[in-house]
Amino acid sequence: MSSPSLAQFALVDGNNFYVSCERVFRPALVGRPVIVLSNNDGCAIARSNEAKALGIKMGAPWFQIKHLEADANLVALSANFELYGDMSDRMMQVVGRFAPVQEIYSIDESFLDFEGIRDDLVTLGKRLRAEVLAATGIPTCVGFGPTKTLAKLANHIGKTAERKPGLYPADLAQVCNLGAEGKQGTARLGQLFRATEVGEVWGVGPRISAQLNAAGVATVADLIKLDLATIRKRFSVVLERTVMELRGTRCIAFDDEPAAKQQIMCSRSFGTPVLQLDELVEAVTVFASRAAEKLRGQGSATGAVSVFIRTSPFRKQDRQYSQSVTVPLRRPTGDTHAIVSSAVRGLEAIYRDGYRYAKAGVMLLDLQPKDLAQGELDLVGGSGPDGTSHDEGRDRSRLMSAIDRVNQRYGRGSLTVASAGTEAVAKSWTMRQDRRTQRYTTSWDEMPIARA
DNA sequence: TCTGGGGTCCTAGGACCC
DNA sequence: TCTGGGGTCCTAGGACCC
Repeated sequence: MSSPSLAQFALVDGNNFYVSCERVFRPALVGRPVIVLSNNDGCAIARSNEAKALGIKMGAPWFQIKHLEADANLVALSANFELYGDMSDRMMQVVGRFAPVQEIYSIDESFLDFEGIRDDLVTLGKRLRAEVLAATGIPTCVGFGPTKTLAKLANHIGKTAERKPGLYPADLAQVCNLGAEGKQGTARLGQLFRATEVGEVWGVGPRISAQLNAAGVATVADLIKLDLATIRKRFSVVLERTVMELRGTRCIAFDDEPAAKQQIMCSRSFGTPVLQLDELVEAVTVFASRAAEKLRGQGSATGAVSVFIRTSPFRKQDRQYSQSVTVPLRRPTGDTHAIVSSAVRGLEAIYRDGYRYAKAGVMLLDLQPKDLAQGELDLVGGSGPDGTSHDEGRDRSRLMSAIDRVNQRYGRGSLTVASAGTEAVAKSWTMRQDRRTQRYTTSWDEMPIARA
């Protein structure tokens, strides 16, 4: 451990977040094995502790575990991202009140920086948990450490101590401060490190984990003993940084103002295979429109549109095809029409007859601030390179803002470009969501009703 | 029949230049 | 028979995250 005076970071995250969101509005699910499924009800992306205890793995295909519905009282729900996003906003607000700065790292996790805070951190962490629970109904765990990687590890220990009694000391459940463990001498810290497999460390995935194991490195205690230069040579600078962080040296900066995204993607697997070009055009139009909305949402313009289509790699009996193409734009734009038409042109170039397409997507690349894109000089009599006058350009930009406002107010897809197809026609490519719960917090029609 | 979606960073290798 | 070397930029692919 490094100097004991080093301020601490915290990582706060919602336990089994999506499942917990569902349980807030359906308390009968508490205590039961519950999972939330990915889009298309494809595989498990969140699991309650009871579901984990049944042996359901992250990403387990639904059709392989479906029998547990009958055999083990399992409840499976379609993902309700509108609900989770809104619950996340509420949770983040409460968490953010506990420290001067907060970095929202994912939908259910944020880092806090406790620089300059003298309070006892474990006490603070317990109060934080209680307030989040009272305000949102979401149970959380809090991990403290002098580096982000150690805060993540502390959080993992907190969660695991609660879920699997015996592996870690019970007093570390829910709120765990590895900084304090370090100060009390290395004995208990070493014990924690010996009890933790390398694969649990933030930044060590399945590949590296397997390679480390093969080299006889099984636990965090083994990992931090390795020589840094050797790690860099045999693995990567990424793993080297991770090991330094585990030893207490900060390598990963705290980032409370996330930068604009460098690329924006919208892609979906289809509900059923798609064979015809015109259906793919419809899907790609919707994906490109959605990507364009996200683009304008962060105030960017895109310089290139990439589109891809592919068959299902899981269907070994099918002929496989996977192709993508990047279409550069004549000038950076945030205009839905320009983005859609480029995506469709790209699609037409890579489409091949006779395949069962399972997925398509649109990616926006070469992003830059919108203002930069508008700063083009008008030297040739009021007409841009694509033939639109600058007045027209302004009009289109206002049209885009208007479309975004309407869709924000009345729901996604209220206003679309014509090739997106109409709602009335059943589309084979739209995703299946047979088990979605209500949008309790974001749709007037779906609010929970309290009965006397 | 049925296997998610959306990101980041790093590295290696090729193209190109002088 | 000889067949440079070093720099930069770009892209594809791999690894990771949630």
